[in-house]
Amino acid sequence: MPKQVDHEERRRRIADAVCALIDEQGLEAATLRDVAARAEVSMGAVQRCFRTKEEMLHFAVAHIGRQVTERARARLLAAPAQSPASTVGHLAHELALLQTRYRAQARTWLAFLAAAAVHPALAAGLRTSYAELEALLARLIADATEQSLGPAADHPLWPAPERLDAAREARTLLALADGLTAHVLIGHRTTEEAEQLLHDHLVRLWA
Amino acid sequence: MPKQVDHEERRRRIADAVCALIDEQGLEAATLRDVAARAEVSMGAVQRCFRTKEEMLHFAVAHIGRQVTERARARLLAAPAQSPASTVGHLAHELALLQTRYRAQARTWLAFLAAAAVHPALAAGLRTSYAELEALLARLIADATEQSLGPAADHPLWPAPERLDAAREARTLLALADGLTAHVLIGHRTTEEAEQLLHDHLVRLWA
DNA sequence: CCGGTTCCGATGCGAGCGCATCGGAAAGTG
DNA sequence: CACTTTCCGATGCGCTCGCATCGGAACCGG
Repeated sequence: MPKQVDHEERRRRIADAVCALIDEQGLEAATLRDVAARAEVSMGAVQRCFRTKEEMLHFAVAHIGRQVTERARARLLAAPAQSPASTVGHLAHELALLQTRYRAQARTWLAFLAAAAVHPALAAGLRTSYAELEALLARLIADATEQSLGPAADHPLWPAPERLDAAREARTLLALADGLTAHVLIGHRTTEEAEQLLHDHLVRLWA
Repeated sequence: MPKQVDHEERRRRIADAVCALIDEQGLEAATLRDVAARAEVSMGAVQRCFRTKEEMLHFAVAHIGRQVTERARARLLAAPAQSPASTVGHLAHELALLQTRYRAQARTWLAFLAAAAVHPALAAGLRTSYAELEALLARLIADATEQSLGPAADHPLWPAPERLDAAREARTLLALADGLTAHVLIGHRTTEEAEQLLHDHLVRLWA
């Protein structure tokens, strides 16, 4: 068995280069040559890792999706002490990729989002991430309402306290976060405004 | 003065071709050659109408922006009889570009949105449209709350009925609509789900 | 030490891109 | 009708793209 540079490691390295280029100059800037240069590997190496450019982009989508979902999961496990409600808040803020240090991810994500509207193969990768994030949010919201309302207690005087539909709220929250992110990226909102709007939405949610 | 084919007319024709191509195959498919073919003009004509490709795209952004905002304004003027609240609902639905016949506009819009995150010149055009739509929505929401709560009546028993911040709600609604549209386009939501979520959001807004 | 296999980086190729250029058609003027 | 001016469509150019190819380096068993 001949020498073997860890292929998976290299793939991730290339995917990072793809994302960096997309962040800086858009999707069409992610050419094989520039990606190879950015990843500091030869162009042939890129071609060996991925049979075609489309396959490379497909992997990059999954790659950035993993980064986001894993960060979300980590955030969840790291803060079990907080109230579920505030955890939802923090998570939503993180999903919205509003913080400056996630600006690059946000731009990349948006680029893939637009591309996915035309190339179904990319859409599949994005949907996977969205489904996972949504499930995470829904579970968290369900926990939060459970806790704030008490477990399945039918109050006699206030019989139908409009128990939240967790799935519905998770979907709405996710869409709102995406929309706000996009508006921030094109400069139609400041980060602060977006954060405020997201916060207000959550406040009303718990009310 | 020699012959003169209406330039403005031609520009709009070309912009339509640009949008059609973007809808079908994405932004990078809008090459000068293909645009010219689709618009059924010569390539030279395109170059004379727009000095550079970037200028063409810039015009196309403004073009589609005008289409959306004008449709919104028309919707407003055509239905002054309805309650402002339901007008907001209809308008939001239309802004979300959820209906099948606006799918093409939605895809084009999303493509420009992603491009604008990288090319500031395009972002300016989008921001103009967003600002207008947002103002429209805000005014409408203000009217609706005015009507439902009565004009500036401070009720003695229910002193602070949480009068809506129209600007805030307009911003949230716009972002939500955009996010939902994107999710529908990549197949993460069905049109029906998105409509339902939008509807639910509005219901809670008026409550 | 060596032949064979496996992997690698560089180069070549055809296609398509945006843009510049050019010859000729159309319209106005004496 | 001849000349000038204005506009138009077609072609050419330089470049970059994704992908295929190839000679050589690295590593193995014997």
